[in-house]
Amino acid sequence: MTGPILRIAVPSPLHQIFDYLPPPGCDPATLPPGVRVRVPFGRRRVVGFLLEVGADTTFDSAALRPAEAVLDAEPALPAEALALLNWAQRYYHHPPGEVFATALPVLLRQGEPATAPRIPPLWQITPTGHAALADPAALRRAPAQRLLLEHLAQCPEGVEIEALRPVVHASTPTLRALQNKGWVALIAPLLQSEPVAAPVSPMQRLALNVAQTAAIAAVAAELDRFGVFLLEGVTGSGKTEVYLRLIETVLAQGRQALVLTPEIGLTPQLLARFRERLPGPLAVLHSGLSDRERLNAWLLARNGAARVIVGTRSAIFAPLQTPGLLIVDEEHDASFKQQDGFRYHARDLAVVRARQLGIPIVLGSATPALESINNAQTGRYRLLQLPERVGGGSPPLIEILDVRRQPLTEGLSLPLLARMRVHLARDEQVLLFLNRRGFAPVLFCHECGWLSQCRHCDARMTLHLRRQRLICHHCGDDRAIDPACPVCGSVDLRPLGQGTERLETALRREFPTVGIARMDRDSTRRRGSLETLLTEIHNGDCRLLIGTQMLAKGHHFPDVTLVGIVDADQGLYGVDFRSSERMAQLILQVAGRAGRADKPGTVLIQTHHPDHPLLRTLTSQGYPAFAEAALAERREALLPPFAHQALLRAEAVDSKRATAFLHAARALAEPIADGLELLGPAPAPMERRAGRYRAQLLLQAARRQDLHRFLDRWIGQLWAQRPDRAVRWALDVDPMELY
DNA sequence: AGCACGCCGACT
DNA sequence: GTCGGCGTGCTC
Repeated sequence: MTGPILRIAVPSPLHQIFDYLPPPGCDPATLPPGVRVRVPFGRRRVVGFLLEVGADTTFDSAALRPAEAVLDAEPALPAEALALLNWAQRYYHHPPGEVFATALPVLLRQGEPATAPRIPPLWQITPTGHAALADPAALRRAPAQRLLLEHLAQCPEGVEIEALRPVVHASTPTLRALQNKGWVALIAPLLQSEPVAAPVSPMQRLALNVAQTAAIAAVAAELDRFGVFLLEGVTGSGKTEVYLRLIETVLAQGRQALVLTPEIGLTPQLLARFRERLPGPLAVLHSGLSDRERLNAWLLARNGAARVIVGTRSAIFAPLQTPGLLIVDEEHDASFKQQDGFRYHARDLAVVRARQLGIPIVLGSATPALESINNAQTGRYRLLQLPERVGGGSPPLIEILDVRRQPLTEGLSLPLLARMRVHLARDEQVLLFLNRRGFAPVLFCHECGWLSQCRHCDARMTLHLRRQRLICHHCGDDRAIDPACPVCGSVDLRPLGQGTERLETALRREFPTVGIARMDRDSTRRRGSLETLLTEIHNGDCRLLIGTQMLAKGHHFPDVTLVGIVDADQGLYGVDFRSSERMAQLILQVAGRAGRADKPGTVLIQTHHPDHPLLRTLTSQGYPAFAEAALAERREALLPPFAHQALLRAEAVDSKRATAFLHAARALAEPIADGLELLGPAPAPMERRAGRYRAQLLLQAARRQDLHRFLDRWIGQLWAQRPDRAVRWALDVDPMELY
């Protein structure tokens, strides 16, 4: 028996889609793919996603159940976004139900109707407000109100409240006060479905240098076809201005632009700049939103009210009405790769989406991923370079500090301390980078050698002195600091190694009169504390900055003239073949925080491996030379991007069961693994984590096509084998971390 | 993943 | 006697 059959992606971890009969009284011919459908699933009712209406089923047709209701009149996702998801599902071999669920905001996943989004109203200065501004006596005792009113006077079109927050800290009560005087008023926003010109005064648009002009021209000449542009520009070379000009061009055509940024890159400063320069509501998608806010921003993107969409990783799936341009800022950033569940890479998917749409995509970075550099060299990407810093200024000078056999005070060598004193004495700022939070990475017993081992992981618990806890950074387990050694009872327990907290304590002793700011996940946990810290840094209250990679991204500190990389060694010989690439990118990113035109910066790198060839190349010849050398090593070793990888990970409480699963998977693979290399099963670099044993099987192929042809067959077979339920397994295509 | 069924241990 | 432990099976 045949008839119209609905193929539904049901939210479940199953590697299959499910067939349903159309709901009673529904004409399936009118059903477009992409509508949400409520269906019975086992004993539950769930919200599924219609992928297609088929003519028949391979399932027992008598057992088919009818869907209950269709939840959307129009597809929840446009055809173009559906095409991307279909591609991503096949490429990453992830269960379809989960793939399609991740593309929808939580509220839509729960079956909520997709109503028209609320467009944020605009605040505008009134004629009486203008009059008040002309009177110097008015608002003399209310500087915040005056500031706000002056700002609004510059924006005749009106301003969203979100855009006023950076102007005046407590903008809501200030606006309220001005509104009560009748000097400002709320207006309904115009719906901008027509092409829009940027309402900016020429003053706000920075003058372009030759390289910026050329980069903009190159992309603008190809707005109607697919092309990948790798925009390589050192920090301060004006990448953001290039983005803004290109976005303006696209908006003038009545099209939308989607901008992806790393998690930490999505700062209030960046958003303020976008709001100031670009017309209409901005749709912002990041993890800090409530479900309701996220849905609203998503719907603004879908119906086209928002012309510009800025978001982190998952925004790559945002629905667009008239897409014209994709931008991925800091394209090398690891946060674009999802590290659990559906392990997609947003930058790679952005390239696919641009290709499907036939529009250009700009990948921007000061330190592009080796993959991207290789793509530029082979001609798949077009390289656009911004070699100069805007407003001149020389790049920071990078020096290697050999700390072998040197006395170290709390991890700092004497030459570094001496240089810090020089810069601090000149009233300049100094930044110390240490990618390890907490006081010390381990507590140990001087008597018997006991280490603060985590009960659930193959890792040591980090000492957090301020919070008086031992915390495992891998599973989050947390316990009181042992007063004495649990093995021998000695009270001579000592912290071993350096963390940012310890560095801060030591520096307060060393520089008692200097204000010190520490920026890491611990010191910025409280809402608003990051802003407070940034203010203290920018107004000069704090001149010594300590931080983890959080400090390397998004913020610029123009008065910093000295940067110290406290410990470069962890990155040089890391377990992962990508660790030197990441270290180089991090060093340059931190270096980029320092200096400006009139005050060039210096970067000092402390290391026990001053002759490390890649480190030498990086410091003496810069990133492009480093990348060249690193790529040569990769080519030699047949590692990505000269090979393509997939990693099958398995974990179980019982290590034997995880390994047994991988052995079975390997046995299945061997007869069909043409053109592939199988490595493993091997224990994960950190074998035990959160109480579970982890092992992995690495698959590698010289040709991507061979890998994917294999995966298509293998994952199906693996799934059909009904593997041990005690084993949690997942495939990671193009893994970024081999553990 | 949920959710139910099912078969064995310590409690109102 | 039953409440509930988690093994196993199923979801169109």
